[in-house]
Amino acid sequence: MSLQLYNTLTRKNERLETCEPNHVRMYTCGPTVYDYAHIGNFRAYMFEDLLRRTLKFSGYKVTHVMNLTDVDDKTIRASIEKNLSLKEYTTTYSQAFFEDLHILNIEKAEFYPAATGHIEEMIELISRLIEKGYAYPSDDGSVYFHLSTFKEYGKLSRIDLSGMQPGARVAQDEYEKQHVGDFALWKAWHEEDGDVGWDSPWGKGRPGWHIECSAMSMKYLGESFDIHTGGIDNMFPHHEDEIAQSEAATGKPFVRYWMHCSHLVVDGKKMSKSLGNFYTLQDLLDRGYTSRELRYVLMGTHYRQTLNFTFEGLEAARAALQRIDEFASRLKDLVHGESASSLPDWAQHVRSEFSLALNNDLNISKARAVLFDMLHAGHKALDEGSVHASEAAAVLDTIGDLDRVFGFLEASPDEADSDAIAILKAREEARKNKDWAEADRLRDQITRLGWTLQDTPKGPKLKRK
RNA sequence: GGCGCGGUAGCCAAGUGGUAAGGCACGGGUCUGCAAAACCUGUAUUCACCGGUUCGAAUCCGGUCCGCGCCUCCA
Repeated sequence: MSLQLYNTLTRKNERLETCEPNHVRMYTCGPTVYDYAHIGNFRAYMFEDLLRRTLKFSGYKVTHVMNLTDVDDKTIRASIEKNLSLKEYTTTYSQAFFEDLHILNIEKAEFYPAATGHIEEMIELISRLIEKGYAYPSDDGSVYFHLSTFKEYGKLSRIDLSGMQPGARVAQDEYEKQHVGDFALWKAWHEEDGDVGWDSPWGKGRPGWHIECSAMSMKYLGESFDIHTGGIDNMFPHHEDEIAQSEAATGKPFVRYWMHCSHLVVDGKKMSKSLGNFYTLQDLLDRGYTSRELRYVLMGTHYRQTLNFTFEGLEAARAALQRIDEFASRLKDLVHGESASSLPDWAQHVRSEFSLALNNDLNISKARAVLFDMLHAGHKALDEGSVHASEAAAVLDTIGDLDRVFGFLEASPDEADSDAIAILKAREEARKNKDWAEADRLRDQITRLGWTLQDTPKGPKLKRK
């Protein structure tokens, strides 16, 4: 079965058919680098990682572009407050962003264009829109997109424009546009912008938000490409505006498949600083959780389903991952350098079932169930002693295969702990003498050092708690 | 008000017409010096509620209640 993805544009699952055979070109709305990213942001980036990895797993070549918005109201305001140049200010957060992606084992995109590096392309695109009559400059030197000229506006979000009334927010708009729905392509320089501004045919100013995605996606992916993703909140107006600008300028369909992921909530509520349920990756690391555990949690729910983040869920992730590690560790103990042969019966269909689950609009829950079913059958076979070394090697290969998509199966090796090992030796001595009280006392000590001790037929084993 | 999503065991979560996956937690058992891990086993006669269609519905239709998101720059 081929890969089926839910397309927001049609509100249906559709079979993926790329512009170029076996090559997916995709664009993802990235962060505005004005602050550290929070786990809600990472939910979206994790979804995109899942998509990217699934595409590659299915054999596609992927060209993936994620933009960095490094100029907007927030970055300008904050940089001025901190007395830093815009560049200095945003660099801190873009670097932090990349570090977080790395820590979360999110694969790198092929391109990370920054808005400030593509002002020329945006000006060029805006000029094209003005020439074609889709945009107009206002008296103050801003440029707006003329909404009423783009008849298909609203086709993505299915919004009814007639219901859009000039409300309080619109009235506060400081810019001069002809119609309330018109959106800014170029914003004229204002005093609050400090030294941030670029020369343009319409005077000094800066690009609007939407235009950067159109300009940069076209530069790296062409005027029509396959997949565009983002958080569901970006659907309107951002993606709607992108479609309008791009299709008006080129006269071609912009994107084939639009994919949107739902939000993450914490304990059932929208994450907000005032509720005290706002977390960055670092916050969780500081509390002793691992990025791997967070990755597991963020991949716990279908991407179009609201994800309820809880610390209980993080604990459950830890336990589940331990079970996975236990299995891999048992297999590794068996292999002894033996090379992989055919898979045992119980692992025979894992890969195809896994693939089938993913093909159904990235059904990660089902994919995980496939993994755990294998774990269960495999543990049982290991208990019975019916697994050969070469089979164990083959199963490990399969796990490695699945991990190309999951990205959380591989455990970081437990580093040797000389204190724990010393106590372990003493305990073995006590056990030999059947001094159980002493042995138990020493085991408690090891436990306090953060290790779990398992006595196996082949001797004691230490595992990180 | 408009548009959209959802309500499945203590928690998380698949299943969208054929008789309730999976994970965590919990109870009993096997193994063990005791544990741990693993295995076996038990936990939803039922899928928010009320009607309807159907041989058959968690799944389709209508209604009700509840939760959430978006509605001009928040992933």
